[in-house]
Amino acid sequence: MSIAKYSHQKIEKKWQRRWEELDLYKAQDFSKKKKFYVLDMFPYPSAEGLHVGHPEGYTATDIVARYKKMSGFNVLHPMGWDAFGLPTENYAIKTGIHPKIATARNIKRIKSQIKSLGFSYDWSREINTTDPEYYKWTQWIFLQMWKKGLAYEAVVPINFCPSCKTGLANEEVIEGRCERCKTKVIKKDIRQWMLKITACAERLLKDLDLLDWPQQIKEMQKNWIGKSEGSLIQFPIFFSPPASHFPPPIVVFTTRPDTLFGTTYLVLSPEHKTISDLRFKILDFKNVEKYISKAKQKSDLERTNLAREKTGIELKGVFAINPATGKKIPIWVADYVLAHYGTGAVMAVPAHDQRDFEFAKKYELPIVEVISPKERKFVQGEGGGLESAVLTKEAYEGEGNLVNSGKFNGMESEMTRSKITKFVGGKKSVNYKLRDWVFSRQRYWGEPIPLVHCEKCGIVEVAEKDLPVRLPDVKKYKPTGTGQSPLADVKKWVSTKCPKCKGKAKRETNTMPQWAGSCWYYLAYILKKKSKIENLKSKIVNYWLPVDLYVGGAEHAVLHLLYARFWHKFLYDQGLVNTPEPFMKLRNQGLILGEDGQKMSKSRGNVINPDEVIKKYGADTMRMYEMFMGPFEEVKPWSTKGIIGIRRFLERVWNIYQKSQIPNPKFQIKSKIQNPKSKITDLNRLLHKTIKKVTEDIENFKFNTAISSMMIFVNQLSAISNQQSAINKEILEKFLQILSPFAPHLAEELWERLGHKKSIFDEAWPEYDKNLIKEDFFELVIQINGKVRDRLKAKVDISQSEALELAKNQEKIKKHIAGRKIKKVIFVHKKLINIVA
RNA sequence: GCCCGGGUGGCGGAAUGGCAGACGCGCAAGACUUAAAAUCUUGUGGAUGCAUAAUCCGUGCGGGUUCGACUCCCGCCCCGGGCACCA
Repeated sequence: MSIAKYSHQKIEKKWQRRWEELDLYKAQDFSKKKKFYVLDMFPYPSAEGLHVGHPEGYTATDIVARYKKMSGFNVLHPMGWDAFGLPTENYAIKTGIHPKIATARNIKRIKSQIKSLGFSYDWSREINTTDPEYYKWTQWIFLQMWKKGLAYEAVVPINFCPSCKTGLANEEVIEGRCERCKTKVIKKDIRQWMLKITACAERLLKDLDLLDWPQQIKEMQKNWIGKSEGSLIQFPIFFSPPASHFPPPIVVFTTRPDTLFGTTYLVLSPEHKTISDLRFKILDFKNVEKYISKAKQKSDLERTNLAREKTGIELKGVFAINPATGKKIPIWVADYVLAHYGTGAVMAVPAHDQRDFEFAKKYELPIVEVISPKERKFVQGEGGGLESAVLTKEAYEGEGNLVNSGKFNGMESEMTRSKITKFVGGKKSVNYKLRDWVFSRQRYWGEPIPLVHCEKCGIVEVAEKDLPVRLPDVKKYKPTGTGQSPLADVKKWVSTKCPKCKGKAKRETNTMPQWAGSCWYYLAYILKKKSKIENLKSKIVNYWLPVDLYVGGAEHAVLHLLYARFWHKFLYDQGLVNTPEPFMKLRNQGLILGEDGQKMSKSRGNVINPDEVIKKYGADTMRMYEMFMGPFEEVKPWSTKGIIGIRRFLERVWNIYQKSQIPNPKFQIKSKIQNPKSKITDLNRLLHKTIKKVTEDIENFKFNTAISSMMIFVNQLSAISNQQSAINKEILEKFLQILSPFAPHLAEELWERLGHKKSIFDEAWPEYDKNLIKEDFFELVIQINGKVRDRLKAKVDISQSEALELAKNQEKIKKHIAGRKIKKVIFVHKKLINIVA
C-alpha cells in the first residue's frame, strides 16, 4: 500500500501546457461582466534574467487575478517588455551584438522563466517597447505633445553623467549621482528636448487624492512636486549718483512676506541677470566675477552641500530698497541661492531664517527682529545671564506677533502675509520644485525623436504616415560624449528631406529616455498590437480603464509613476482617455534581501536563483513561499530553510488526497458525511472560517496570514485523515478552490483527479456560510485587576451578571478576591470579564 | 535637518484597546526503521520550581491615559527608505 509522490515537475508542466491550450486567461474585450484590470510593472529584459523579487509582485497580482476571475470578473492581466535601455546598449558596445538581438534573446529567456511560474497572463496582448510598431505610437504621442507646445528645445545646464555620456532627468539623479551607474553627475550645457511636466504640477499634486496608493509614494510625489505658496515682491535698485532710470527692480519669491520689515539684505544667485545689468555700477566687479566663475565650476552637489559653510560676496556700490521700510539694503551674491527656483533671488531675514541668520553672522549684516515669539526661548549668554535665543544663537522661524513693522505691529504674523504683500504692491505666487523633464538622451538604444531640422523651415515634425522613425542599424553604439548621439554619425540616416518644403534637412539624433515607452504601455495592452492609437477614443479603452490594481517596486515613485501620470493627463486633455488617472490602486512589494539580511548582489554572493528554487521545490512552493515570508510591502530576508515549510504544507495536501484514494473504505472520500458528526461539523465550520479569512486577506493584500489560516485548516484535515476516517469530498473541494490562486498547479491537478472536467478556475469562488461560522460557545477570560486568572467555556449570549456569578464560583478566582471588595466589573461581550477588586 | 516606514522568542512573523508570541523555520523528546532520511506525535519566550502546580518578569527606552496598552498620547534611542540651502 504505497502513496504516489507529489511530483511537482510533472504536474506543473502538464497544467502550464493545458492552460495555454484552453486559452484560459484570455480577457474578453466585449463582455457584460464587470472588468478588472490588474497590472504588473513590466520587466526590463536583462541578461541576468528573473530574480526572486520579480515573482513576489507577479504572484500577488496572479492571486488577485485568479481570485477575481473566479469571483465573476472579466480580468485583464497582461505582460510585456520594457526593453529600451542602457544595459543592453552597453552590452552591444562591448560585444558588437546588436541590441535587438540581445533583447530578443533576453526576452525569450525571461519569458520562459515567467511561464515556469504558471502565471495567468493573457499572452495574446504581449508588447515590447522596442518593437517599431510599438514605438511608432510612443513617437506619435510625443508629436502630439510637441504640437501642443508641451515639448520644447532648450539649451540649459543639465545633469550629465560622464560615464553614461548622456544627459539625465532630475528624477534620475540620486544624491548627486547617476541613478544607473552611481557616477557623480556634472553640469553641462547641452541642447535638449524638454517636456513641460511643470504645466501639470498642480493637477499631479491634487489628483493624488483620487488614488489608493501607499502613503509613502504619495508623500514622495508631493515632496518632489514641492508646492509652496508665497508672494512675489519687488525691490527697487538704487545707486548714486542716481541715474535717470534704474534697471528693473529685483523680484524675490518669499513664503514669509510677514517678515518683510526684517529684510536687511538681498541675495542673488550667481546666474542672476541683474548682476551683469549692474556691472558698471558695482565697485569691485572683478572680484564678483571671480566668485561667480568659481561658483559655476562647482557641481550641484557641492553647491547644495548643507555641511558646507555658506559663502558670498557683496555687490558694493549698489543697493536695493526695502519696499516696506524704504531703507537702502545691501545686495549680495551667494551660490547657495539656486537660479532655477523662484526668481533666483531671495530677501534675507536673518532674525527669522536660520540660513540667513548664519550668513548674516558670518558677514556681520544687520539682524532685525520683526516677529515676537509667543513664548520666548532663552539661552545662556556670553556674560552668563540669560538672553533671547533670537539674535544670539538662532533664528526664530515660528509664528508670533509683529514688532518693528510699522502699522502692522502687534498683529499676528499669519494674518499679515497678504496684508503686507498688498501694502508693497506685491502679488501672491505659487512655486513648485518640480522642473521640466529633460527628455532627450545622447544614446543609441531608445526611440528616435521624430523631428527634422530644416534649414528653411526650422524644426518640423515627421508626418504621421511616415512613423515610426526607425532606429537605423549601426556598427558603433559608443556614446560620443560630445552632447551628440551616436546616431549623428549615421550620415545616410541623418540626412533627409524636410516634410514641409522637401528641401535638405537633418533628422533629430537624440533619442528618448528609458521611461518613454512605459508611459503608455498599459494602454497598449488594451489596444493590442494592431490597433491604432486613435482607437484610444474607442469604447473598449474606456471599458478597461483605469488600471484597478498596479503592483511593482517603490523605486519608481518619482520616475515612471510620475511620468506615466503626466502622459495620461495629457491624453486625457486630448480626449483620448476618459479617466484623469491611470492607476487607481497601487501596491509596492517589499525588497527581498539575501539570507544574510543584506541586499542581494553578485559581489556579496547572496543571490538566490529562482530557476533552482522552482526546479527543486516547484513553482507552487516558490509562489507560496514568497507570499508567506512576511507582509507583502515590507523588506524581508530570504530563508532557504523556510521554504521547506511550504513544501511540507503542499505535500500534506497531496497526501490527504492520495490516502483517500487507497482502496480501503475507511479512507475513501465520501460525499455523505461518515465521520462522527461533531468532527465533521467542526471541520466544516473551520473550512468556512478559512474561506472567510482567505477571501478577506486576498482583498487586503495579506497573503501571509491567508496562507497561515490555510495551514491551520490543513493541519486539522490531516489529523482527521490520519485517524483513518473518510474525508468529506465537498470539504476537500472547497478547500482546493481557495488554495488554487496560491498553488494553481496542485489545486488544478487534484481538482481533475476528483473527477472534474472543467478547470477549477472556471468555478465560482466559494462563499462562506454565515450561520455555520457562528459559535455557540466561547472562552470567557476572567481577569482580576486586568490580569488573566482563569478562563472557562461559556455560552455566547451569557449576560454580565451570569458571567460574574460563574467567575466568582471558580476556585482560582475565589482565592484572588477573598477578603476584597469588588469595586467594578467590566464585561466585554464574547471576550472577557474583568473584576476590579 | 525635514518627511515616511519600522523596532515583538534562537529566526521569519501574528495580534490595532481585551488571553502577547497564531502560522512557519529551527531545536528537543518520542513513534516508525537494522540504521539514517522522510513522515507522524508531543513539547518549545524568560525566571523560580519535581511539576503538564503556582507565582513573577516580558513587545527598543522613559513617562502618561485606561479596569485593561505591542496597540492610544508625550519625550527619547536605534534601524531602513525618501528629500535635502526650495527662500
